[in-house]
Amino acid sequence: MPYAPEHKEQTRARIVECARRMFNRHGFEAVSIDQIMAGAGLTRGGFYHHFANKEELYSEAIGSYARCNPSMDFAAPARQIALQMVNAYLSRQHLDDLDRHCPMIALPSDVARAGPAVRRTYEMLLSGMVGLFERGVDPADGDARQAALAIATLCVGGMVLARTIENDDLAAEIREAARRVALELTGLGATASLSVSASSD
Amino acid sequence: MPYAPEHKEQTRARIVECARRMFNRHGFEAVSIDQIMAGAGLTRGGFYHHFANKEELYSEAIGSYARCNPSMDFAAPARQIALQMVNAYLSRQHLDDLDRHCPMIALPSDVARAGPAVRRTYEMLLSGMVGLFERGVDPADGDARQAALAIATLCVGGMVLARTIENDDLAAEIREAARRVALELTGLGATASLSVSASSD
DNA sequence: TGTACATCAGTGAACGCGCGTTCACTGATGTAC
DNA sequence: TGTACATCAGTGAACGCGCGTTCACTGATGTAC
Repeated sequence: MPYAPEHKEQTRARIVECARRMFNRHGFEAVSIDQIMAGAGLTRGGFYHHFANKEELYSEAIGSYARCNPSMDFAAPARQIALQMVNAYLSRQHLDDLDRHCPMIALPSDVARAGPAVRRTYEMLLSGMVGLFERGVDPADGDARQAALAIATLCVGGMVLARTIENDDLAAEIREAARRVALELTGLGATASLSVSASSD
Repeated sequence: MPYAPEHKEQTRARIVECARRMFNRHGFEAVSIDQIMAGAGLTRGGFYHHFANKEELYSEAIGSYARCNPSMDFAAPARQIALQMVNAYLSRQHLDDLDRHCPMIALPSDVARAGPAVRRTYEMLLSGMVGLFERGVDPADGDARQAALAIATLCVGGMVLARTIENDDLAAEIREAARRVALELTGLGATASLSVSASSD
C-alpha cells in the first residue's frame, strides 16, 4: 500500500479546485486538461487516474462550488438571508471576482451544450437558490414560489448580462435595476437595505 | 466582369443566414467553417473570399438577427408593443424555435469570451431591447429606465435559464414567473393580457 | 452573331496546430519479513 | 532496525483527429472585338 490513503484524494481535490477556477474564467472548451493539470502542479498523463474524461471533471467543478462556498450553502437557515443574498449576488465584487463567482453566471451556454450529468449539476445549483429564496421571502401577493423564481432569474440573468457586455456603465445599471426589483419582490422591508448596499456598490 | 454584381452578395447573405442558425443552435466553437459552408451549398475554400475570419462571420450573424426579425426592429413605434414583446419573448414557441430565437439567449458565454466586435454587436441588441421597453412602458413608480432594464433582464435571463436546465417543468415555471413579474413592471394593465397569453403557453 | 479573353467566385488538397486520450514506464511510498 | 518488494500515483512521448487557414487551380461568366 504505497502512499497514504488520503494522498490521491487530496490531489484530486486540488485538480477539481484548479479546474473550477479556470472553467469559471474561460469556459469549458477554452481550458485544456494540460493547463488544469499544470495548474495543479501535475502533468497531463495522470488525469485519467482521477477522472473518466474532461466532462466528468467539469461536472465536479460546478458541483464543488456549492460545497465550498458558504453563501451558497442552501441547507442553512434561510429566513432573512434572502436580502443579503440578493445584494451580494448582484454586487460589483461578485462580478469582478473571476475566481470565485457563481458558476451559473459563467457557463450557461457551455452547460446547455453539455451532457446530462453537467446539466443536472447546474439544475441542482439553481433549484437550491430558488429554494433558499422561496423559504426566505415574504412577498406582497403571497406567491412565494413565483417571487423566488423571478428573484433568481434577476440575479443570474442580471449577472450574465453584466458580464457579457463591454459597457461598464450599462452593466452597473443592469445590476442595480435587477437588485432593486429583486429586493422589492422579497417583500422584506427592502427600502431599509436599499441605501446601505447601494453605497457599497 | 464575370458574374452579376449581386451574385457574390447573395452568396454572402446565404452564408450569414446559415451561420446564424447554426451558431444559435450549437454556439461558436461547436460549429466549423466546413459545416457552415456545406450548409450554404459551398466548400470550405471560398470562405475567405467573403470574411476575414470566423469571428467576423460570428459578429455578422448576431447582427443579422436584428435586421431580419421584425419583432426585433427596435426603431419601430414602441408604445404598447412592450406587452406583446414580453409575452412573445418568454413563450414556449420562442424557447423551442432553435433556428430563429434571439441570439442573446444562445450565446452569452461565447460572447463574453469573444472579441470587441462581437461584444459590441451583442450590446447593440441588448440596448435596443432596453430602449424599446423604456419607451413602451408606464411603471407605477415612474422609473421607466429601471423597469426597462429589469424587464430585459427577466426576458433574457429567464430564457437563458430555461434553455440551460433539463427539467421542463422547472423551465416552464421560470418562464411563467419571469413573464408575470415583467408584465407587472410594465404598468400597462398587465392583468388583462395575463390570462390571454398564459393560455397560449 | 460568334469567338477569344480576362475576371474572380468557388474548389479541394494541404498546412500547422492544439486538443483529448492512451499507454508503457518510473520511482516514491508503506508494508512484510 | 534494515532490506526487498509490491503497489500505483504520476510521467511524458505518442496517437489520431478536427479545426482554422492558405493557396495554386479551375471553370462559369459577362465583355470586347
